[in-house]
Amino acid sequence: MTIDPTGATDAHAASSTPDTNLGHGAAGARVADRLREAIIDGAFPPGTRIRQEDIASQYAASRAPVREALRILESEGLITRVANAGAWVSRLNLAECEELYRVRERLEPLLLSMNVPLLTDVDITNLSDLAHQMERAADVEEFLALDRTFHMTTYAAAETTMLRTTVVRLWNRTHHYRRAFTGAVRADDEDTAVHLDHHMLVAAIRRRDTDEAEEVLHRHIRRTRMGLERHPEIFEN
Amino acid sequence: MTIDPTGATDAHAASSTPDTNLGHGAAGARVADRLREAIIDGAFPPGTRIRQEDIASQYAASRAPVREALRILESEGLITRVANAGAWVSRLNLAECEELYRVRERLEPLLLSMNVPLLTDVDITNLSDLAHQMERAADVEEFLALDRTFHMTTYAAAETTMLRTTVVRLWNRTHHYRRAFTGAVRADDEDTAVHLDHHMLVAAIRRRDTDEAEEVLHRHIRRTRMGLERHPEIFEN
DNA sequence: AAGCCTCAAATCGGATCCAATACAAGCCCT
DNA sequence: AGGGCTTGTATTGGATCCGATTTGAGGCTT
Repeated sequence: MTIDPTGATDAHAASSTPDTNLGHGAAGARVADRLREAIIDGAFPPGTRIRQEDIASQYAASRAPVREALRILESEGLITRVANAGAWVSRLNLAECEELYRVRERLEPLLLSMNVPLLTDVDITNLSDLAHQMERAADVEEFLALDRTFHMTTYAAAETTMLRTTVVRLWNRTHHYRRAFTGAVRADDEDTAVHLDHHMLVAAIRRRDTDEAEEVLHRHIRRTRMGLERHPEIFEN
Repeated sequence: MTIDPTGATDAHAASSTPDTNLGHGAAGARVADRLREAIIDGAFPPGTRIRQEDIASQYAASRAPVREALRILESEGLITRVANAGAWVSRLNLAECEELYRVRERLEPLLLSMNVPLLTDVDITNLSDLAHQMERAADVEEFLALDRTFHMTTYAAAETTMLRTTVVRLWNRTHHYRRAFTGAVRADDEDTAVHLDHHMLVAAIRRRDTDEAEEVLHRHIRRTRMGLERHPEIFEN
């Protein structure tokens, strides 16, 4: 994995390449990477106020790179800034989250279709393993991590300038709500469909059936979107 | 028009709302707006080096807001920065441009579908007028402006958090190449299809036939993409 | 008692200053 | 004579300082 210089990727979520952000001229990106990871991991839930001075001292930097980091994360949609007032971790309402999911429904099948011909047999074996591990995942956090790795593996083969970056950012923006949703739904049987989808997806990829893979993924995402609509309480407060 | 606070829109192309960027705490956005417009208008073609000091003195600002502007435009994909080296107006090769067009093929029909039910009869009359004006457009620049207004009118009715912004940015990134392409093709008869598409689109919208509108738009964009593939010389140098 | 206004502290944005890096020209060496 | 290294200059990145704006608290008025 480790993909792209425009601000978001890695198996986990973040970083503009794992250790390019070390020398001079990268403090902003470094801070952005750490902050992004903290937000996605849930350390700063939506609505949290982000004060420049706090972040600066916490990450041993001056306010200048922190401000750069905030602008980076703003452009990724993870935080919301208002002039002379401050920055907050972005909060989504149900309609906004639905919009992001509708975009994902269109973009991810495209990205997948560009990858199906390029995935190796090793990749496919890994995907199959991941699909099985997910069924046995102990808790929500483990499931989310496996799910992310599964789909990102599915997207990692093709060279893209911006499509993969865009998709990763969509995942990042919705991660908090996916966590809440998964927690609310895990017991239900709507979650068995998720695993069926994953296995169907692996099978379609193995057969190099791009069209079916696209359709399965589209339905997969759409089902989650419709699940969200049945759990509006996630977006309350 | 005038739509959105996240970095790109307006009938023309730019601006985070027409004059919000005046007071304190908006110098960066103001510079970004002007620079974005200059790039789109062709004043700075792809590959042009952008020096912070130049922009600062040219726009009567200090280097700090210029750097913010550069980061904004980088996040929009309009310029490319490399640490300790500088910033250049982004250049696309054929493959990258194709990728952006494939993304547009998927996203714009979605955005359109959200707008078809909301467009007013006045909007539709305007669209019809624009479609006719385009057929009589005197030069490439006028055609491009009308085309942009036409499609943006088509997208302006629905409230979206990020989809419209995304689409506008895709337009901005490809504008230079659309200009070159239109110039190269205007005489050909592949350009009559463009006008037929526009009229079919207006008719479908008038009938509130969302599905047909989506299909027409999809083919419209795909045809341009395939046209680009026949003119690789646009991307040489 | 509730709402509005005033005032002050906290925080953000912008300008300037200094350090670090990259690019280029010139020199030396082979 | 050509290529690689070194040094110098231009440009960017980061830190600090200062001015502008917001917001919260307290008191006053109605």
